[in-house]
Amino acid sequence: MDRGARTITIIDVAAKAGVSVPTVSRVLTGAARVSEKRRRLVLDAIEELGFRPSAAARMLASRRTKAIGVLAGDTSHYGYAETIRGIELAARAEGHTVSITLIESADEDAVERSVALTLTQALSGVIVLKFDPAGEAALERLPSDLPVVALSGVPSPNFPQVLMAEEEAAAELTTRLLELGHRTVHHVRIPPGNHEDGRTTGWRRALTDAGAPVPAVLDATWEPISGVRIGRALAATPDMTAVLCGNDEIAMGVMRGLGEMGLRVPADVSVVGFDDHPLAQIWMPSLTTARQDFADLGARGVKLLMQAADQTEEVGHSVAHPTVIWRESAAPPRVTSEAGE
Amino acid sequence: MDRGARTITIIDVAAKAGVSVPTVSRVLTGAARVSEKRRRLVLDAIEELGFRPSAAARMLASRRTKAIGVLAGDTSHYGYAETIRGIELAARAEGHTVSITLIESADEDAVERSVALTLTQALSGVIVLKFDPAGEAALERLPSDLPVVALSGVPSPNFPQVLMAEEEAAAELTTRLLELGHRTVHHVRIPPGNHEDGRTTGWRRALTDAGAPVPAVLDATWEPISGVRIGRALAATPDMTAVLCGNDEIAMGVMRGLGEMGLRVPADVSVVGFDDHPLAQIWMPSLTTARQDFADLGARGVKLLMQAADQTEEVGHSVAHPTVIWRESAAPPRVTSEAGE
DNA sequence: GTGAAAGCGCTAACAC
DNA sequence: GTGTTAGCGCTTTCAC
Repeated sequence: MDRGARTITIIDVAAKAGVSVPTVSRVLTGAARVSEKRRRLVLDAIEELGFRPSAAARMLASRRTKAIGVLAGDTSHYGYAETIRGIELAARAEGHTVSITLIESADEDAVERSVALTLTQALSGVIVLKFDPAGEAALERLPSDLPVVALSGVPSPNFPQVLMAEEEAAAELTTRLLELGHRTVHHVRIPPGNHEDGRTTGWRRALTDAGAPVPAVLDATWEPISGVRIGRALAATPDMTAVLCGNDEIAMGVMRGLGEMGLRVPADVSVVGFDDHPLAQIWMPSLTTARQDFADLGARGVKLLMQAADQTEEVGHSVAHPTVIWRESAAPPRVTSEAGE
Repeated sequence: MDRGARTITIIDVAAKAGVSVPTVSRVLTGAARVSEKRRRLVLDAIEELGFRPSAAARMLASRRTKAIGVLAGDTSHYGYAETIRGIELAARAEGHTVSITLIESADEDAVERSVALTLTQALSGVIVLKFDPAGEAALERLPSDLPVVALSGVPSPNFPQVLMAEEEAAAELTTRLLELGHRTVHHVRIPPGNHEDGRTTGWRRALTDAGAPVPAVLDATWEPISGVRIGRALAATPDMTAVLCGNDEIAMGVMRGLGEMGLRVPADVSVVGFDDHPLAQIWMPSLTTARQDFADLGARGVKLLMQAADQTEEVGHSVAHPTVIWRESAAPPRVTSEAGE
């Protein structure tokens, strides 16, 4: 791109300003005081020359980096995108840039390729969105000499992490549904990783604690359309009056599936989701859900990463708590069941 | 982070493999052939030492970079996130990393800060999501010696760009609504930039061409909730039977607003959106819209940027065409209007 | 093919 | 405060 037009370097600036190279460096970094007179001279020279310091040279000489990497199994769906936004916001506030690598699947090759690409960069650390199997796999392949933080709904013993307390929120949602008079609550699960997700665990625990029957878990994909199929199937299930879905998008799919079979929400069936997707309150009926502050999650991740990168000390964990939001999609069952207290 | 534990360099690898430093470099870059024997030696040494070459040193010495920057006024909403995903996918296929900077507003300071941060990095080029005023402002602040590509619905004369042909799609949507028998079509617009967006232009043109009255444009924000308010207001508008919304999320908001006032879609009012949001086909009723392939948009942007960075030649433009998808939310008006042809 | 020598554009000691 | 001297860890000539 600069055929002929040689790049402007710090040497050119020093020459133009009539000072030494380190002096220019000093006004650039602010590492040492420079007399106001020379400072102006340097600034003017930079301005006139349109000089931009070489990031590569700065990193090499200073051995410091201001970039954080993000590894994620998805970047476009709501929770992921919003988490990444939170990371970017917090990182930028610290003067760090954010470099994103998508992991296309949990397949060994795919994970390896994405991790390898991430590692080609000069990074001060990496945040892994451990929301899915791809993220889990990536976390294990990262070298141990690099600061790493995991963002996850499931504990990761070996890494600093921000834990999303999904289990308790799922339990709360389930319990309140039971208290409303539902005999049990069905669960449509998002794709699981190596461990059962907190949403499923919390749901099962709440059911068991209440002595309610535990229906078989139904598996959705990340695509809302998978919820539609499941909703249609659920409509044919006897005694089905309440459904807890792994996320709001699946819940919307399930509602559509139920609707296609002539069932109404919440009159015939209560449906609750998870995350508080921006469209959850717009949906008709508006969706009862457990709000997750993904942007905050990302910001916490950055904070943890900065700690991990700065100090030699052990880095703490951080826990984010979802908030249950009650909306139109959940109500008492229409027909009072014979099993009262 | 390496207190005491000195970083492993190419010198260590060369020593361990019993070859010279340039030879290690050659197997790293593949720039020149190395005998199979030494090649193995080097690879083994790299493996055993866990050596990762310094990105900073490589960039500095080679004067080449494999990173592209993305500047966007939003990163979390569907069209943006999906475009960024497309950029990442295409960039990764070329061995490039992707660094994202959010521009929080079109405010001069905010734009300046984001652009400046982007420019601190060693980038081979920048892709600007020129979907909004923030993106437009950023585009103008980028230095001219850096390869830049704009992704936009409005032509940017001075930059290589991928143009989204929104105008024709909006016109098609509007025309088909008129053909269905609607007397006119109302328009709820997404936040405009310096120029009128193609969606609004296409809508107006179609109306004018058909001799239909042109109602006042209604302004939404990017938040779907703003559509709800507008939907409620529209419900009180006489003779209102069709609405074209600037995007699907606004359309969903408008549908909710109409619904709250007792109007049904499409029986009382037809509502169409733009983009084909993943939930558009799940919504009840499913949403008629103009599908935009944002991932492809991002991929095209990368392709253009590679051209701009590689060659001294003039870089071509690229045009992406939305596809109209007819779904349940649009239908003929219930009451045949008195004004026929 | 392979090694020696010379930088890439900065920052970090170190004197003054 | 400011300049001088050394690198940072690689890639790139250039000989051989």
